[in-house]
Amino acid sequence: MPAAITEEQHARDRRTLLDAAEDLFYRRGVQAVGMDELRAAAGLPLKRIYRLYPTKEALIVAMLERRDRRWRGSLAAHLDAVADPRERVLALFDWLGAWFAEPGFRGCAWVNAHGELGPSAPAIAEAARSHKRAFHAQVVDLVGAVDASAAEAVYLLAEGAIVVAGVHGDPAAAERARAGARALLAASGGADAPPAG
Amino acid sequence: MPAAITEEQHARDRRTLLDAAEDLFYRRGVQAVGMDELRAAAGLPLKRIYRLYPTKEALIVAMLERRDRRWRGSLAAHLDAVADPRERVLALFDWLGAWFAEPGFRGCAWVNAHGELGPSAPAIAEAARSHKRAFHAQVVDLVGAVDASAAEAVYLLAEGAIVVAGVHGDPAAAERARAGARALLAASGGADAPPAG
DNA sequence: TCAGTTTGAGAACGTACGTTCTCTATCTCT
DNA sequence: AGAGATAGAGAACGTACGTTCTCAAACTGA
Repeated sequence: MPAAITEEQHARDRRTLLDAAEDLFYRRGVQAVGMDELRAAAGLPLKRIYRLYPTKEALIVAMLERRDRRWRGSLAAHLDAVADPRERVLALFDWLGAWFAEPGFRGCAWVNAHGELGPSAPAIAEAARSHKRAFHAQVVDLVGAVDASAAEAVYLLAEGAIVVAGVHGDPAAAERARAGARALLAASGGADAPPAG
Repeated sequence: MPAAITEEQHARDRRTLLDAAEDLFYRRGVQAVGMDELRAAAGLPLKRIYRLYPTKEALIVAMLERRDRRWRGSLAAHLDAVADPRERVLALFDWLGAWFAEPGFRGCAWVNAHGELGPSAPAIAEAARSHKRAFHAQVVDLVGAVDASAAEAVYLLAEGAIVVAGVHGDPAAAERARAGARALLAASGGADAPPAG
């Protein structure tokens, strides 16, 4: 067996490849980036890429799934650091604001991919739904500790902020959503916070 | 001058073409539909299409602009029919719910196009921003008659509902957003409505 | 050292894109 | 009726796509 590719090499390649894929596909859209450009960016032979993922679509799904784990993990870590339940809900929007302010932020990768390909790429559409389900559950859990009746609205505020920030490149959408969430929690929850501002 | 194409013919062609473009591009995405498929769907010679719009991108922009006029006009008409300001705000979400329930609903056409093409199609990105600005102004105006401080949150609820309904194909997102808006208005406005439900 | 295997680089394949061009047929005006 | 211009249909053009294939080079085990 010559030049056998080790398991660690595979893992390293996957990382390199998904890093390049995430950057390129998020920045320019999925169909606008060809496999050859991806190969050049990843510095990997096309053959290895196709051994790791049999099709471009499979690669995109893997990229979205890894991004989902990272994205929600980062959010969870941020929220876990906040003790007070009400503050923890508001911290969601601080985290979103920091995301929006990242250079190259261009909205929700899953919404973008879903909107671009739609029903003609069912696996990608399912990855988008799965991500949204998981994020929804995260928010419901988060808000449930304060006022379960506000959970759906807070979730929709977060989704709305992501779209608006994405289209306008305006990180301040997070603050507006945060103010909305604050008002919602003040409305039906215990009133230990001012009603607005 | 033989077979001269009249101005009315031009207008008719534009309508036919943009109808086909709106259907195909919204359903399958912008890059997934070729000019030849569009030609076949519109039943127009390619030459005429390129006389009406010099490039595919210009055609897409024209399609988005016409859709924007129609979309916001329809919303305005629906809202104008509601006398009570508070009910008028809630009527926004009824209108959204009806839109979500339309067969083939697949989210916001502008967000989809923006997410697909991004900064590599500046004219389309600008059409998306322009639509969002106009919709935002419409909502601010609408909510301002009841409680201006709730306007931004109501707007974000609407945007959130559109995304969620688009990804999950779930028209009920409109009702959840409506409940959120109701709570927001009850919170800071005059309290002539129950606080939730 | 020598089979034998697998690698990497990129050519090749078949298809499809957006746009332009060709060419014939049709129409208008005199 | 005849001249002239323009229309329509679709072939042509250059490019780029996702995926597969070729083939010389490099490595392994004996």
